Amino acid sequence: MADPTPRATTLRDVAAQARVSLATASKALNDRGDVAPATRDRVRAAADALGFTPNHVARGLLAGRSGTVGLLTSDLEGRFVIPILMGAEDAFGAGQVNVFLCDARGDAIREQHHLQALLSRRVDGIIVVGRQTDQRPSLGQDLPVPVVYAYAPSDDPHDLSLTPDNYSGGRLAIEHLLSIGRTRIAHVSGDPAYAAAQDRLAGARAALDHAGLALVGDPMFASWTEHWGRDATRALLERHPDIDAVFAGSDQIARGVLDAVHATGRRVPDDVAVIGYDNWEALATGSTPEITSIDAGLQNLGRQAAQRVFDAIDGVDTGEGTHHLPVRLVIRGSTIARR
Amino acid sequence: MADPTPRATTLRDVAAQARVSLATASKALNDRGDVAPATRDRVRAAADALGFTPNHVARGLLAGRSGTVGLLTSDLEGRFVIPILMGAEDAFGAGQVNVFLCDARGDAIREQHHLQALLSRRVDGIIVVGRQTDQRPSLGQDLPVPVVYAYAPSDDPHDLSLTPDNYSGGRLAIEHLLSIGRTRIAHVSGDPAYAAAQDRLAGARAALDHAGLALVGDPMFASWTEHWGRDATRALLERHPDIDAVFAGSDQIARGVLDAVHATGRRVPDDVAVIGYDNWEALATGSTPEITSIDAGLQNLGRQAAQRVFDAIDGVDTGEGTHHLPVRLVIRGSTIARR
DNA sequence: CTGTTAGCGCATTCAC
DNA sequence: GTGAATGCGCTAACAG
Repeated sequence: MADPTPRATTLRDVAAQARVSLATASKALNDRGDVAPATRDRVRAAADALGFTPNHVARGLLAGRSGTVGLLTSDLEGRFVIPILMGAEDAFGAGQVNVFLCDARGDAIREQHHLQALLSRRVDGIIVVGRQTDQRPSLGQDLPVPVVYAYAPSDDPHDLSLTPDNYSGGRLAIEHLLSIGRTRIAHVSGDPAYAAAQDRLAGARAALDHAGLALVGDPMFASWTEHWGRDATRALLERHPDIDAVFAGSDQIARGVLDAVHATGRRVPDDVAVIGYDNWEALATGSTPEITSIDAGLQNLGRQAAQRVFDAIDGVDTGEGTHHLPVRLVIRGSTIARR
Repeated sequence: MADPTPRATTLRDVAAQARVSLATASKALNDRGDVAPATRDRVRAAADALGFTPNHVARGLLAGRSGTVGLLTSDLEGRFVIPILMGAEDAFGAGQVNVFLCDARGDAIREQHHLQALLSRRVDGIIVVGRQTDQRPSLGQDLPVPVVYAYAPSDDPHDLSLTPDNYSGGRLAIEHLLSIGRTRIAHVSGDPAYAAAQDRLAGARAALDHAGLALVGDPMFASWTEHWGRDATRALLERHPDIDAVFAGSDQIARGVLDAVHATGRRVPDDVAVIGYDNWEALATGSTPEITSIDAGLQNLGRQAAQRVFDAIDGVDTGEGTHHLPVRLVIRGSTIARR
């Protein structure tokens, strides 16, 4: 363990060592104003010798900007939050900005507490990352810093929200199945209370409609688990043995679907094509065949959110309302056989 | 989007509104010194009315402590980092501390860059979270703040490192298999270059030794994937059809093992028991049967790391060297059949 | 070119 | 009890 508190060297120390004034030292180190090359070098040398690290906090106090951003999430565990967080960290990390991470554990009280903490730290902006694509309560309009909502949109249309386009995702999935000649398509999804489940279904139906088709049987809803995928598919194949494709509401469900289809002796994708959702690599690429899926582009979503916060901080009008970001089809062996 | 920069209200505003001096306002709000109850209430009221949020930054500048901690990770994507991060955030979040999250993306340059940023933000301490349990380069001894290494231990024995006890994990896994009467046990693991793979194997061998047994065949190493688990197990069952248990180096591998075992018509756990590692819920509880696994207690590890940083900040001697934290067996259907 | 002065927002002496 | 003064570390005006 390092020796505690050797007391960090300050600009004053550097100035003294270089035998110049505080101001000159400051200018020399920041290339501000005109400083004689000789003295500039002397100051630099002194700073190096003393291992000087400028105090960003003091600088922020003066500038009125902390150069920090708060990331307020409700569910770190959730695997949707992480890519978004990465994208944001990525966009910020490139510059002079650092990220405060706060996990409210889905608790409103805790969230309010963290919000206060972030404000007292004088963050320049806040990104709120939800765990579902359902609407979440707004933090309010009277905050002293710009706020962007990612994944879970705010319920206040005056806020700026970025969320993946689940409707298009559903459409894309079906269009892909149609494009490989499938027409008897069933849908097994997760918890029907999720906006994600409903939006994807709506997109799917629109695509089928457009082709003059309809889902085989009713869409099956329960939970976002492999077990449900298996159970649902077993029942499905009994009632509708003639289906030639299943659109699964998540990759976990798709894994279950795959299992159940295989268990009946059918082949994937030859007899039944399967498409999942989320493009969760560990799951989608672990099965045989690997699972075609819809990627919500979460890392990009995080980057975009960060960019919007940047812009807002710089006074750029970033608009309002909920923006639906594009999703992407990732084709694997469960819909198109590989050599 | 909120109105930009209404300029946060300061203590001066509150003091003016309450018609007292700055000093009195400060005391009133912090219960410091003797303030007349009447004026105290007046100040409080003014603060409320103006929506005053004390500037934690300015306070930190004065106190010489920022009340922040840096979390330096090399791989946010990795699922081992997240629980640790949660544990740390948990331990810190309870108090007055906020966490700066930095992801170096496994790049040393980037890491150095982030380290400088954290120091310039005057964090009170740093937790370094690695992505593997292999040793990683030390940040050095001459840092002005305490550093604790989590998951990946530092290569400098003078640093304090917290890492899961993989050796005990391997032992635990085998002891469990022995306890359910298995004696012909094989081992399928991941990349042999990982310390985790070697440590778990060593623990497993120790337990077998102690029982006067040995692994069936050579341990099989390649990658931490389902595909490898399947391929390895197929080969394994051909060469050693009499095995009654497989210790898989990860839950992903265990999933593959399960598949391959089932494919030969054997039943799990009746014919072959399977135990995984990591207790990755999504994977371990998605299969049939669900997978018994070793949980590394990462969230606890994160909490401990945070606690150590706390202690070190408070001047408590937190010791040095690498500490191996206990792991836990989580029993599921792949080793003991459920009704 | 360099140094002096004045704060950023706050908590802490110390007089009154 | 209260308030004026001092300073945390730094930068932005100025004056020299």
